[in-house]
Amino acid sequence: MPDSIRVADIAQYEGQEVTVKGWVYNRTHKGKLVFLLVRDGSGFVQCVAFKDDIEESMFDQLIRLPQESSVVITGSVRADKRAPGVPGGYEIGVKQVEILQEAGQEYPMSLKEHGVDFALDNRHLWIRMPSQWAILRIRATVMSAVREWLDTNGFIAMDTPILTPVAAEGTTTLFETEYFDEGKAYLAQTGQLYNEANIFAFGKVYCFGPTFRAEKSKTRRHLTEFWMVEPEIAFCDLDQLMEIEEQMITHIIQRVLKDRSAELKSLERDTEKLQKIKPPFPRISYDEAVKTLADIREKEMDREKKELLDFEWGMDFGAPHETELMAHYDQPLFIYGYPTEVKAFYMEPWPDRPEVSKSVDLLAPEGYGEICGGSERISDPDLLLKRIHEHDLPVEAFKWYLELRQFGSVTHSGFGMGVERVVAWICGIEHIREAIPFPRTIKRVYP
RNA sequence: UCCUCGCUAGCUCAAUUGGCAGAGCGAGCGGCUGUUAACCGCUAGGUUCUUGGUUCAAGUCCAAGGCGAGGAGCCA
Repeated sequence: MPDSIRVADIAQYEGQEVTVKGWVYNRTHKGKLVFLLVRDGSGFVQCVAFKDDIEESMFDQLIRLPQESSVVITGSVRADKRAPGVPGGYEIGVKQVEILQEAGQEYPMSLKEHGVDFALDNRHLWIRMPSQWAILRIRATVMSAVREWLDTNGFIAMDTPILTPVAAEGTTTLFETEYFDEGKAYLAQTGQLYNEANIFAFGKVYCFGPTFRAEKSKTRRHLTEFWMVEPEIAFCDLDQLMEIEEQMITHIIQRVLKDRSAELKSLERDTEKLQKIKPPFPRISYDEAVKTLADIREKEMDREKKELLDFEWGMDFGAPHETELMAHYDQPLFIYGYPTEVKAFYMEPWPDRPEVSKSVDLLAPEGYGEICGGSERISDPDLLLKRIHEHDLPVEAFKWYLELRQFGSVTHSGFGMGVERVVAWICGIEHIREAIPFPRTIKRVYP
């Protein structure tokens, strides 16, 4: 028997005496009884102390014990439908409390609502709150599910460098740093090019780590530092890529539903919408999406909204377009075959339609937008060189990348999935800054 | 870079046409045997983001600046 139990496992200990080590999340007292809501990292449990059951001096201490004090509580577990908490439904009848530290009285994160700025300034404390705790536990499960699915489906984890000499898509949106006598280095915005080298050694690979974008994007869907998993597969075309994406996403959803139902419930997430997610996901071409948008726009009576939906073939979709398109789907939606011009230089052109690329975005339902972006890569060395010239990229820096196409070039594809966007969708939260422990945005590098 | 909005007690917010600076939570004290962000009573708590201007009078109107949020563009 361990010296203490985890709150998450409390149901196993009904009727037994247990010890819990944790922190006082909330305290309320009612004359001769006091309720302590205690969190231990694995969950939240209500502890009830009656004045007659414990020493009087201890009871007097408990009724004024500040929020966040660290405690070791011993008592007996009983089922009680009234007991709040995560998972909830059980409480501890307190027999003994050891106060490790009485917290200071100036704890800033009171239980009432807080503004965005204040909450973010106190992110180091905010993560203790049930909502943030639940989101970040789900994030951990999402990341675990990603690795689990890839590892059991023949993918090899192959880490790509974070310090890189050149950008895959130009250097304007990269964080720059001095690199000894070698000139500038940049924080990676993707591991894709290195992944492409890796597939010729390992077949199916993925990298999974932080990526950095110095874009001045100030929206609820953007961070300057975010986590991305990027699978890359040899002998794989665009159709096969979409199958991989939908299988992986479905596995993630299933894992979270199975292992984090208490957290989803505490976030009041409508899990029925998640339970519905099943492959195959609907697939439409960019051309079809443009046509659908035109129809929607035609029927729209509101002039302002109509203007917002203005669109011509060749443009990339904005947020209003994505929202309108997704209004008709309760599954994630693949949109494939974007115009070559709006996409990156390395994408394979559509056979007999060079103005279209073999690219695909995956849009999440409920307005969460693009969660995956991928494509079939150019396998012809001459075409790739031509594209590098057209995009004014430094050929010398891409020498090794071009060589990949000279020694056993094959059809290959890959995609990137933004972890925080997926977590935000699964949790049903407004902003992706809550989907990472310490968010980095254009206006914030503290704490 | 552009557009829109905001800044008042530790926190979340109110303050009518320009006319005495307010509430809830949090903190302190007291009460209560089933609370769920408990409740009830009392107490303390203010450079209204900054600077300048208009006015008998500015939280409120004007100008400049600062900080933040949402969105556009760009993207996962």
